[in-house]
Amino acid sequence: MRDFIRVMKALSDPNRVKIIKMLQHKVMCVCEMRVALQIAQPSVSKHLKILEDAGLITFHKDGMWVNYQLADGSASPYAASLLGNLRHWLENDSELAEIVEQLPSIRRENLCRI
Amino acid sequence: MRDFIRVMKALSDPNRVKIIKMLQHKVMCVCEMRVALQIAQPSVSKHLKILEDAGLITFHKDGMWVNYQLADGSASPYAASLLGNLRHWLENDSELAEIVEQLPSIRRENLCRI
DNA sequence: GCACTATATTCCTCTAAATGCATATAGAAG
DNA sequence: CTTCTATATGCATTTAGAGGAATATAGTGC
Repeated sequence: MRDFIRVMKALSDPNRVKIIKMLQHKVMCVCEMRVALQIAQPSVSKHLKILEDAGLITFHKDGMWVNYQLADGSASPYAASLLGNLRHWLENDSELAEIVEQLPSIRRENLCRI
Repeated sequence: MRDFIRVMKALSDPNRVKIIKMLQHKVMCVCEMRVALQIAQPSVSKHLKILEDAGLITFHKDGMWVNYQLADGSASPYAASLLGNLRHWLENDSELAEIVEQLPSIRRENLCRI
């Protein structure tokens, strides 16, 4: 029950859903997400922690960057199922489409300098 | 997005998940759920409203009783998918099993008199 | 009409979660 | 070691959600 609730809560926030949908398109670091979501960097880090605790995403450190990506679902069957559904769910959401559209132009080399 | 978030929030509370799992076994009225969940009647009503707004349950009035049941999913594809998964998810949860076990003995004719 | 019962709503309190700001950590480069 | 940068953590404030008590509504039966 706890695990299930944890996944549901993780997906109960618009910004976290946006993160999931963005990660469907590319691996991203914190400062890239910060620009895409237009929120403060600590807020991004906290959202990422919640998603990670739920088994929805994983990260790999690369120098001073931390690359976040979608989890493979092995950590939680609930996360696995929702990640699968979110591949096609919300594909017609205009706000999400707008964010995804600008993803190619958001690159860490250009923007990182908090 | 709003609809999706609404379903996720609705399923982010243990008592609401319990309600869904109970309704998998039988149609229930508010006072039966109140006894099964051991919470106050107004709390049950509020949880039911949240579940209904998310498209997870429906109700039919029968005299002074209101019978709640699982929705068929036509109101929301997200609700439909989650309701499907929740048929087998959490089947091994001990707390839920305990509640389900006592369901047959919780009948409105015996207990309703708030 | 009145009395009674099941459910819904309102109001209040309390806890949990989100946000912003400041600070700490960790790695890179000199 | 010092300095810079990317990320994480802590703390304080605000906001959202859950729970209970009292009250309102709706249906039943007299």
